[in-house]
Formats: sequence, structure tokens, C-alpha cells
Amino acid sequence: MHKGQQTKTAIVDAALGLATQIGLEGLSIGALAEVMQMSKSGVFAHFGSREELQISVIREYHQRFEAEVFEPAMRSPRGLPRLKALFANWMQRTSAEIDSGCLYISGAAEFDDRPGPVRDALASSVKTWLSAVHRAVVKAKEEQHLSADTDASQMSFEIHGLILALHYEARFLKTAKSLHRATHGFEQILLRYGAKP
Amino acid sequence: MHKGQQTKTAIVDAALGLATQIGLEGLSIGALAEVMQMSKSGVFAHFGSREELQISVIREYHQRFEAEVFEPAMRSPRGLPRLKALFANWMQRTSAEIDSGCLYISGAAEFDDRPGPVRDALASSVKTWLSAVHRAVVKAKEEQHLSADTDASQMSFEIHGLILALHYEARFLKTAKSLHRATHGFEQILLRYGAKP
DNA sequence: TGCAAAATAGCACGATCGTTCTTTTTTGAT
DNA sequence: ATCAAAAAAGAACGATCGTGCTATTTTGCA
Repeated sequence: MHKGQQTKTAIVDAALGLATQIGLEGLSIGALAEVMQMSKSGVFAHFGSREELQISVIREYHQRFEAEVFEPAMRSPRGLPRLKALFANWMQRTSAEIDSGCLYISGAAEFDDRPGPVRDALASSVKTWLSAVHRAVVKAKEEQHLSADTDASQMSFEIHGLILALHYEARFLKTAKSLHRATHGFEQILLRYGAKP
Repeated sequence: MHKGQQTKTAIVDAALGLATQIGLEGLSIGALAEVMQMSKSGVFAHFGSREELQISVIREYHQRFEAEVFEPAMRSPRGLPRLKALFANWMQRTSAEIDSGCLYISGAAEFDDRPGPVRDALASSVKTWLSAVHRAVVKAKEEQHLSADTDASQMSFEIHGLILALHYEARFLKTAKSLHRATHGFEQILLRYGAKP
């Protein structure tokens, strides 16, 4: 591996740290160079544009998200156990992000009407993840772990809402017991869609 | 009313329009001056600082939110009807904000770890609103429109999640049927907490 | 150990930012 | 109509932004 690649990896790592705290829009090459103890142009040269830097950060986040949330859950048996594992991992990561910030949430707010490749990369990553959740619900239904009239899209939507409320209330409002609220909400959803307890 | 006050009102109005689109952080005095066809210093003089401008925008948003969502719902009879009216108005406004943007959501993402008076103003407004929702749930329970073991905080949390998911999926992901998902989710929540249909 | 290539630094650019200070214009009460 | 006060404009400031261009340093293969 060439030196350049190592450096680029280190830069993206630092950039991800900055972006989760201050947002993708707040991420500046100057500040990043200072953190890296490099020159602005030295950092810049690895990406060619700020947009490309932002996209690299999104890709890195996506990769970590998959490794931390998606992949471990795939080792649970198909159906309800896997769906539970997905949610548990998702919630655990969201909890950790109460301190660090979640790029999928802050990014959505920043780019929700700013068309372009950054928004596209962000939306694509999020959609990949949400459709994985949706797929897990469908599988759980197929395995008859959920009632036959389960609306998978509806259930996914409600689960997504719990995660968003957890992030909002815990990170921004610092409301206590938010974690418990999300956990309990998920259990209620499972019951409503016919999961046996 | 003096000229200065009229102008300030007009500026705050324009600023709110800008802020809901590009965020409170993206709101710049230069861009605002251009929209207003005024000089930068002319705009600036009304506020004395950018922070004060941002806070003025938040206050205006708060006022409109109350007038549009809270106050009309207060004319519904106490208890379940009022809770339903609150949610209906909230959702209607959120739907409108799929085009314009919601300051309470974008602002939370921007200021979730940026302490200061702007964050304080934002959090204070949001808490005022969320506690109004919570109060409505408590009243509905007192009126025995909801089952006696209703956890009002839990129910409020879940309702908040529906709104957040609606905003996220409709505005950022442009997912179809999000409005229906939120509506249906609310009905399910009502059923689960023992409301008679 | 040389030497081309890759990586990084240095410097400058135009633009925009929030803010301050001074000057001009406009207002509204006498 | 007069005139002080209020409102708006104008110009400049230091800072920071992304980016381009040109050196300089560092790397890794021959």
C-alpha cells in the first residue's frame, strides 16, 4: 500500500470525526488540515474537490454502519431473531451517536433540498439500509414470525420513527429514558404485528 | 408603528424563509440583504449580531407554529378530540414543510452539540411544544378516553417518532405514501392505548 | 544509489463571511 | 417647514472559504 493511500485513509477518518460533530456542510478543508497537521493543499490534493471529500466521508460512514449494524445481525437466524438483532444493533449505534452524531440524520437535514452528488450519495446509503430493514421484516413475515397481514412498509416506517425520536430527544433535548422509550416502543410494535413474546 | 419595526418584521419574515430552506447556519446576512434589496449593514443594524437574528427567526417560527398547530386545536373539546386535533394539525404542518423545511428538525441537527443562546432558544421552543402534546395525552387519560395504564411519556415519544419519520422519509427520501404511514401509525397508537375507534 | 513519480507544501486568487465605523438619507413630531 | 432622531447605506477590516498553480520534499522501484 502506497503512502498516499494510508494518508487518505487517515484524512477520511479525521474528516468523518469532524463531520459527525459539525455536519457535512461545516466540514472545511482548512480545519481538517489543522487536525491532520498538514497543509490545506496537501489535504485537498487527495480529493480534488470538497464535494469529493464529503462523498468519501459518506462512503466511509456507510461502510462502518454496515460492519457494525448490518453484518453482525446477519449472523442471527433469519426471521424475527434477525430483525431483533438489526434493531438492537441500530439502537446501540444510535446511542453511541448521541455523543458523536449521526451522519444519516444530520446529513438528511442539511441536504434535504440541496440537489447534487452529495445528496445522492447520502440518500443512496440510507435507502440501502432502510431496504435491508424492510427485507428483514418481509422475511420475518415469510417465516410466520409475524402475522400474515403485516404491512412491512408500515412496520419499517414505525421502527424508523423510533430511532429518529431516540436520536432527537436524547441528543438534542437530552431527555432521560429515551433509550428505554425506543426499546419499549419496539417491543410494542412487535406485539402489534403478532410476534410471540 | 415606526418604519423600523415594519422593516424588521419584513426582514425576519424573509430570514425565516431562507432559514427553513438552507438552515439556520446557512442563513447569511449578505444573502438576506440581497433578498430584501437592502445593504448588509442596514439589515445587520436591526439585530446587532447574527445570533440575535437567528434567535429572532426561531421566535417567529415558534409563534407561527403555535398559531397554526396549537391554538386551533385548543378549540376542540378536551381529551381525545383535542389530542387528535393536535396531531392532525401537526401532521398537516409537517406536510407543508416537506417543501419548505422544518426549523425544529433542521435546527436540532445543526445545534445538537453547539451550545449557546441559539440552541437554548430552539430547545426551549421545542420543549414547550412537546410538553403541550404530553399534556394533551395526560388530559385524554384523565377523561378516560385512553386506558388507565397509559404511559403518557411513552405515547408522546411514539407520536413524535411518527412525525420525524414522516419528515425524513417524505422530505429527504421522497418516499411515497409517507403521509399515510404517519396517519395509520397514529391510529394504531390510539388503538393500542385504548382509544375507542 | 539514482531518478522518475508521487505526495506534500507554499503561496496567491477571488469570494464571502460577520462586524465596525462613518456618512447619508429618511422619518415623524413639533 | 424645521430639525433632532432613526434608519439605511457605504466602505473597509480581518478571517476563512474552496481552489489553482508552482515548488519542494518524499517515496519506491530500477
